Amino acid sequence: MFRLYDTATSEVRELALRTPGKVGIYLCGPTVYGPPHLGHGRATLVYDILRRYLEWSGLEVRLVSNITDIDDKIIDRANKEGRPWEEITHKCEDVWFKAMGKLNVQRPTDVPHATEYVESMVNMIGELIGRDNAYVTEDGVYLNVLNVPDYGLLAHQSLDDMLSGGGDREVFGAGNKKNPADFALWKFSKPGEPSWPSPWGNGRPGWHSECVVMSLDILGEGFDLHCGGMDLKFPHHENERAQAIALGKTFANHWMHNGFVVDTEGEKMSKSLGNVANLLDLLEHYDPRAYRLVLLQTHYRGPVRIGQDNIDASVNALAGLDSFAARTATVSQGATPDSEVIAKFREFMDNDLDTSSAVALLFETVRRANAALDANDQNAAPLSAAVNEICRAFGLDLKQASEVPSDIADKAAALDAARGAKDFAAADALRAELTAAGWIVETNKAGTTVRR
RNA sequence: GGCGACGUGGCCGAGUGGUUUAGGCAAGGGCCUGCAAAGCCCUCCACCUGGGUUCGAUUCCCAGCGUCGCCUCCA
Repeated sequence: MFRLYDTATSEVRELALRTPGKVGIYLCGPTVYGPPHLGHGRATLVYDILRRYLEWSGLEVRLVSNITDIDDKIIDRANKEGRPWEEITHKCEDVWFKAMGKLNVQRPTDVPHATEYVESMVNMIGELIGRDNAYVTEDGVYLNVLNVPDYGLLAHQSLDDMLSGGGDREVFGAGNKKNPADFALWKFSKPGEPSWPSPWGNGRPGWHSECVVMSLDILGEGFDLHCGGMDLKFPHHENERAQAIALGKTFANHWMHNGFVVDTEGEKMSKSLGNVANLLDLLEHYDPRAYRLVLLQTHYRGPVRIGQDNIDASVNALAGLDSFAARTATVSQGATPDSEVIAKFREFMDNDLDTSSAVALLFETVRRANAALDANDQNAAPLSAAVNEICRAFGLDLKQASEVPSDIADKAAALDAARGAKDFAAADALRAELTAAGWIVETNKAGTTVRR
């Protein structure tokens, strides 16, 4: 039974499925106006790990993750750079999926774009007005939050408490709203801005409207799980839910939120602050698997600092895993994974995605398999098969034995020959040559193997 | 001001009311090796402070200190 922390109820509880064997997940995707940062990387990795695990468990996963291609920030950038906004969104989306590919994040099953759903949003807003839960003002259409009885469910705060604090920020359209907490469903456009027709005037949808419409359209009412970063909890997710409730519909059954990537001072890294660390830089300079491994070693709800030190530590740990994979490639082939290990793995993962314990189990199993291999013990096969199985569920691709060009293979053979003839000077020279050419040289009783 | 999270060994980072332990990285010693590498074994280093509950607390409760997040831009 898969149990997961639910932000709405503040407890770890079973992820109840609307349809047995199938999971419908909605993940708030990126606003495409700039390069992805480390936080985006974390969110997508966390949910990729979730998705892969659920699929590994035998569930059919439908993961919907949108692209927000209508937004003030996109318009601002287009104006500033004198470019068509579509050019920016297309370019950014392309960069996004390339980066996700490098991270080995599987493409969501559905990738709806806000621009494809404007008409549906207009229809929904019309319905909200018809139900008297939304109203038109000089600058747009707003949802009347007071009509949503349990508003604040995700924020875990009453409307009064929410409004009492914060304070010093500018509230969009404050002057026109019935209640300061009301939020924009539709914003009338200024000349030159992208706009779509609506019965109330040309304009564009508010950010919170696209996700309700797309999630309900694709996944339907009462879908299983809604995910996103901690910062989306309020107002974004709260407001998505508010619209669904105001429509008289049931929304997500379970809410999952991941923690932030923080800087050395423990402060959140994001676009809002100036301290963005670019995901593309990380991907360029390090093995992308290292980021996944760092995240696997921490709990998804806690903060994580991404620095040279822990990325390096993971790079080194991966070297050990790759070495193991190369060593056991033939041993594990066709073997049934050790059932005890797999059962434990499942137990950890089912407990609110306790990946750090699962990773500890992975390394322990690697050690046991290596020891078994050294001792010529038959357990080596099922243990190494279990390691492969866990890595597969994690989306952690280990480097299998690499293709070795014939001249390199010849040198490795010559190295063994030299060792056999006790010509150690020649052997050392050959090893130095191979190492200089970027090969990892490993010699044991069976002989010398090389890999990259 | 409201709501919430966190404070663990050289670093990263789990977890637990009590005999022996997460795990990774780093460091030291050993086995293996012609020497290495890889691997294996061993060692080192710990739970913010002050109270309380308890036979016993790093773990539960209270207070304090510190750090961080959200309170309508944000993964």
